[in-house]
Amino acid sequence: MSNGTQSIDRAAELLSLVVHADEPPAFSDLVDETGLARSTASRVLNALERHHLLERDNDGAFRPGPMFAAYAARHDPIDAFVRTAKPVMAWLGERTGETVNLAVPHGSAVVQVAQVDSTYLLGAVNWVGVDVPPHCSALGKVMYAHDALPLPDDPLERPTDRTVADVASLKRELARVRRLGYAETNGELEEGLAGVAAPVRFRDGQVRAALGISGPDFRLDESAKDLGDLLVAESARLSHLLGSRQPQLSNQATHQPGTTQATSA
Amino acid sequence: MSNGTQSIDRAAELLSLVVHADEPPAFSDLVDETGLARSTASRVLNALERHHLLERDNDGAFRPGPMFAAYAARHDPIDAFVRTAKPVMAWLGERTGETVNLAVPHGSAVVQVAQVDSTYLLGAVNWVGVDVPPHCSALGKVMYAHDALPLPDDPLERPTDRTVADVASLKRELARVRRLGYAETNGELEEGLAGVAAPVRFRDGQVRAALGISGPDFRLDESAKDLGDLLVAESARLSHLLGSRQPQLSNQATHQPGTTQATSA
DNA sequence: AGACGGGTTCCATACTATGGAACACAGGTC
DNA sequence: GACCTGTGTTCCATAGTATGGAACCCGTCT
Repeated sequence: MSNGTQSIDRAAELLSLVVHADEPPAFSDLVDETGLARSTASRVLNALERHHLLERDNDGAFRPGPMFAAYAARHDPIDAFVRTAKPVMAWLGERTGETVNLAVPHGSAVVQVAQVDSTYLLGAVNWVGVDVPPHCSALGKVMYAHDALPLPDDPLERPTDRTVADVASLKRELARVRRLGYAETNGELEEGLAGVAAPVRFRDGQVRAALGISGPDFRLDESAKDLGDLLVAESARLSHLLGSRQPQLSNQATHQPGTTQATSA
Repeated sequence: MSNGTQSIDRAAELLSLVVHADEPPAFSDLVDETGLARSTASRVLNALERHHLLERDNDGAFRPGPMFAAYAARHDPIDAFVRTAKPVMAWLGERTGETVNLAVPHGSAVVQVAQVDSTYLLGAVNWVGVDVPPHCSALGKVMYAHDALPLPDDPLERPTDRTVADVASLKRELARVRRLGYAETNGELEEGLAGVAAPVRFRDGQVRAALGISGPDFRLDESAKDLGDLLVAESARLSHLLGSRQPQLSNQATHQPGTTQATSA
């Protein structure tokens, strides 16, 4: 697989461990996890520190270095978020065949920031950038339910006659969303269009995004519960990738390998 | 200096070139800049790609990989910004001996996000988090002057009798700020307190932060022009670190080495 | 003092990275 | 079509670099 790059492989493995760690790992942690000789680890880590790829905090633990900060400072955080979310979305797309959406709150609106298209011919079209009333979309309901978006005022827009009619009813539904862990819409934005969405938590534990799928109600309805649970699990996984310590949902039956970009082979 | 880490040094040099580049460099660019053998560069770059430290875009050019995105997605962008700015601020602190401030706009207010303390006993105290009226501070004036902050309405707060009295006068001063490149305050916030500040541009070219120094007027007044020019130069350097392409101010007489964390030794 | 954990430095050795050359591939040019 | 030229990857014998065991250093606990 790799040829003539042993030392770089080792260095990259160490880097990866540090970058993806929840707590800055100590020298010994890294030695244990990699199985490297202490001398080798020391040499490599010092080289990485010399090159600003790592730095040691006051306790001597290793943290990502100035080079990562420099990257973060000159790149759009939304872009980084999307790139982190893409593998999860891609897998959801493969698994369900439906359109997958990722959205963040912006002011009092919801904006789609990424999408993976349906593999069906009949599927939700590309929504990125399109403005929809949050109370008509599963993504928006998730945001409302977790205080990622301020609740709207009462004359609610009603694009269809299934749209939730007033803030009082909306609040009742939001309670259900919190209880189930996911939100649904069914023909509330457009005749025949259904959606399911779950919250994404950032490092601080706050819900700052929602991950959802959408498609025709006849396909989504029958498996709404399964899709909801699937989304909850995958959102939790994404949250974890973003550093949230929310208890990772336990064991998902079919958990795919190779999607998390962690400790390399 | 380095022992037994030749290949890691080379890998890190390549990484650094890619991360700090303005445009994603092509394979040949990297070969030329590093002077490595093409075979070696190829091997190393492929290893870095395999480990998600780099990725190749559609043109085959190299960009920072998912590992950088993962870091950026799980860290506060402000924090990354501050960490990038710290070396510049530290040098300004050493050079001038005065308190150095870094601020960003937040709503219609200015918040200090980092500070390096004066080496004098009499100096500005720590302002991080403290709210001051923008029109009384050099940092705020810089923001107003470059549309980083919406102009205030007319009954302006007047903490001292030297405070600029109304929006009309403020506008006149802002024109001067744009012309000079830096802003000053002199006893406008507090008797005897003076400050100088210059704009920091982000990758998109917008002013989104200000870098300033503050201290007693008797020390700052006499060298205001020099300090202003110094700040303009250093702010430009910081802007450049953040990826702004604004023409870097040409040759600053005493330019220190070792502060930019670029292409390692 | 003595023992221990955590980390760095040393050094002979073995194995890994190296780079020149050959190769592969994609455009250009005639 | 034949022939370059530019880009990048693969091969392989060799040199030289990374390796890891052991010695060492240092702070802390007993």
